[in-house]
Amino acid sequence: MERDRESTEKRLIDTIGHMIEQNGFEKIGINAVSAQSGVSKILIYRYFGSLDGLIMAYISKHDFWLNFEFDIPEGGDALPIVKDMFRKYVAQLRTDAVLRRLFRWELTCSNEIIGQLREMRERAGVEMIRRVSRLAGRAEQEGAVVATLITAATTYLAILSDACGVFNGLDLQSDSGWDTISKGVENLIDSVFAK
Amino acid sequence: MERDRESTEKRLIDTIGHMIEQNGFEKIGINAVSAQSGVSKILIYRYFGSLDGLIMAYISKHDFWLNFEFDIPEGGDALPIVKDMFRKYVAQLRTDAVLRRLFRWELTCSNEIIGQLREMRERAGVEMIRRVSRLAGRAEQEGAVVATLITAATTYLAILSDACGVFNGLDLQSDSGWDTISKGVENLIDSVFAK
DNA sequence: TCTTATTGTTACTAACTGGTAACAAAGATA
DNA sequence: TATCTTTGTTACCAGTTAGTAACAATAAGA
Repeated sequence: MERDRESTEKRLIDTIGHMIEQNGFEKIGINAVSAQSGVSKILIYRYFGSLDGLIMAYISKHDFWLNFEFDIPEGGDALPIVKDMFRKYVAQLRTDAVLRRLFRWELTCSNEIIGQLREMRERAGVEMIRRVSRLAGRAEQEGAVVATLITAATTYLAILSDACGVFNGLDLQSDSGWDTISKGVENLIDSVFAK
Repeated sequence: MERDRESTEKRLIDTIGHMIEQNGFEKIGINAVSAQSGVSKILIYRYFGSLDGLIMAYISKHDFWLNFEFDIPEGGDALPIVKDMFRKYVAQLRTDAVLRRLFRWELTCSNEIIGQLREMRERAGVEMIRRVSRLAGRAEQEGAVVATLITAATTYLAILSDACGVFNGLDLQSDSGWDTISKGVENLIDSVFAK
């Protein structure tokens, strides 16, 4: 008995972070969190209201969307900026296992937490597409479709990489495989811009 | 008591089909299947060995991969063939809820069933890429990357459409939204082929 | 010092999980 | 008729789930 609420809360948040990283959000139970952290589960209810509250607290600390707030310049060449954006997106996906778990969770479940995150991401995404499309001198919808296809493809492959090593002969778990994918994305962007 | 094994098995397979269509593979329990079908759960063990056996039996009857066995001609214009392929793929994804559930399941779970299906799909995918790349006179790896990106993107968006209505401003639940996506895919193919 | 709020432990509930044993009813075979 | 196999029902098991009640220990404030 330490009688230190702050460190107890931290212990819970750290524990659920590890659990999410390893097995994802889908199968987390409050008993398992309690057992693994060594904290009585009733304290989860007291301090966070519910398991969802604890998850929300963890997500709030683990800020996923900072890297998305690019500062798109008003003028200049759009091509390298767009390429750079997706290269960074892929890097973040490959690095951050929790981000992959979060996108996976979004596919199988609907709740308060996911709804909020979706709203944030949607706003940021639409705004970014608006700016980049203007910079590139293209119609907004054209930009939206291309951005959506590339984002969806890389997100899917990143999620899949945790469960499956190879897809259409591409190695999803090696740097060289992802290099091939990233170069494919850049070629795609080149082709679209050249048109 | 009907004493008719065949119809009992059919009832179980039908029931699990409905359950998969509605809620996916992830949360199916043998008790729920038993209750919803009105068949004692012990009969599931007797007739199918396990819940996985029942799922496998259902999947075997619901043949997903027939449409994938395109007969790619040896000569001719590759462009309309490729476009047609992806248009059909999108149509199947949008039509078949169980197929979407299956792809979703593949992202969150690894087991015998998924392993087998993956192997089949991988073989078919690589073979198709080989043929189409030859037809188009392109390097196999270039074709593999483009095909992978388009397949991954459309699959992801189709899965997402069951949980989320809008993505980057695109309506994932309406025909017009998917028309936009499909036309984006065709533009992408045009751009790549034009290069 | 007495009271009160906070932090934490233990033990419990009711509902549900996958899995099985024991039994009954029907049909086939000898 | 007597026996054996198949089909099906009922009731149970041990383990796990989310959630709570009751209580102990510590600290802060009056």
